[in-house]
Amino acid sequence: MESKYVECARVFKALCDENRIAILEQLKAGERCACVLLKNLDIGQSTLSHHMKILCESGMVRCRQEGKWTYYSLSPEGRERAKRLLDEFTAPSPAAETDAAFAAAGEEALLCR
Amino acid sequence: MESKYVECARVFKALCDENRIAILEQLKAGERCACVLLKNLDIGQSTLSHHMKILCESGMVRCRQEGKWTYYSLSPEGRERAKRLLDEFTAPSPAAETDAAFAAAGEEALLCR
DNA sequence: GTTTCATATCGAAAATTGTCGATATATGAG
DNA sequence: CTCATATATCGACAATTTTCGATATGAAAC
Repeated sequence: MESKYVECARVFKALCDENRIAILEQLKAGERCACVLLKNLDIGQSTLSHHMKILCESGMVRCRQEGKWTYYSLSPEGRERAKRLLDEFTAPSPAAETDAAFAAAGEEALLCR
Repeated sequence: MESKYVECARVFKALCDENRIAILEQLKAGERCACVLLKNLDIGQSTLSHHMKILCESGMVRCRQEGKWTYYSLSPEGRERAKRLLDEFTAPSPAAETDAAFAAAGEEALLCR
């Protein structure tokens, strides 16, 4: 099984390039075809194609063929999954010690942990 | 002003390396010092230091000096900010056309947009 | 003081990612 | 069929990121 770290990294990698963020922002307004996305970006056509592949493989974007056009749109499921992953890896676990708990622990708090 | 894309990219870049995700996962259980984090990872000390710098500069992790140790912990504010950014760039805008709206639009839906 | 330990910083090498131009594929128009 | 258009793929190169080992810093122990 593929590591869950790899899966998580793939999702967030999709969100960590400035051009891809600009693409997502365009898609917020609704479905767009590649040629329209391209007009609003300062990159070549093959580069856009590369970014769209990454966005789709991460699950953040869906694509749909129609004749010679490819239409892209935000994936609500992908967005929910990204949120879940964000929680999964950054929400303190219920059992996590609080600062207060450590303060109360006295010397214990000085141990390297 | 720094581009909002740059800021957004910096936050998600923090989350797109497998070692950094493993570090965040350790921090879920509570504050940890670098030497403890290091024991559970398969990387060198200087590499860990590099990753911690990225995590801190992204705002996802806080650090605190105590004698010769550095303690790291998850930043609740950083987590909230990441969630907000995720929403900001992936939540469909209220005005976004729905699939249904397009279907109703008939031929209009065939235009390249 | 010197030594030891924890961490940060530096510089270089390795790995990954982003970019481009050229070309391939596939659809529709004429 | 031929041509034009939209997009994908390929190979090369550039830029960025990850990694390491060596060294620097700084705090506590001796």
